[in-house]
Amino acid sequence: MPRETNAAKRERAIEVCERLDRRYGPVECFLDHENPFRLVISVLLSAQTTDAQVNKVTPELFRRWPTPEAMAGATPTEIAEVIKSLGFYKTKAKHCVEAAQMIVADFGGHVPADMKELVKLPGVGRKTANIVLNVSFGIVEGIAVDTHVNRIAHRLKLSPKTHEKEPLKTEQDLLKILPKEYWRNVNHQWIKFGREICDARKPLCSECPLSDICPSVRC
DNA sequence: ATCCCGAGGG
DNA sequence: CCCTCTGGAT
Repeated sequence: MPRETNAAKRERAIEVCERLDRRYGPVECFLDHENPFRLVISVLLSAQTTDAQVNKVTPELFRRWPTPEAMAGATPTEIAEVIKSLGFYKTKAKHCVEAAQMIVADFGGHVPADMKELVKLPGVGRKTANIVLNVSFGIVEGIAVDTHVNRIAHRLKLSPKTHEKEPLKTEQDLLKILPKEYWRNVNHQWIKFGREICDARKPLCSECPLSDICPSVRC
């Protein structure tokens, strides 16, 4: 089998984006994004859990600590009690407090609209920063590659198998083959597709609108 | 058993 | 690359 050309990959990637865009249209953020601070905290909490689980705890979390200033004064222990139903709750509780403290101390109480500064916040990596930049500030300089986007990119063979466990490299692969106009919608539309059709354990290939162009289809 | 809108440290 | 952190849903 000759290796596929980048042009062929690009063509498939664009087709994926256009079909999913027609299917889902504009998709709103599933997490609390009332303001940038709440979005940072919500996305930080969403690691290895579902957005539904996050949405269960954030009302109480933001009722008790509504602002960076308030959360900067909380202890990790009291945050942990509120978010205990989420995975990694001890680490996340610490990150909430430390990120809030850094927002207050280093950024004047405002979440920075800048990739380099966002990833300085404890618990915030490129994936979270991409979401915040996109949703809160309308800045698109990357694609948030979470477990869904990663899985779909690899099933469609838009990223080499060697990058399957390295979402940062998967992101670079997608940025290379996809024209920038498509970046904005990838995360939310692909997540929706991933939950509805391209499920990790039981993909519904027989109902999939991409089955004719998917190298991994198993009808 | 496996996955869920990951990040940090080695 | 690896591992750890972690509970809930399926």
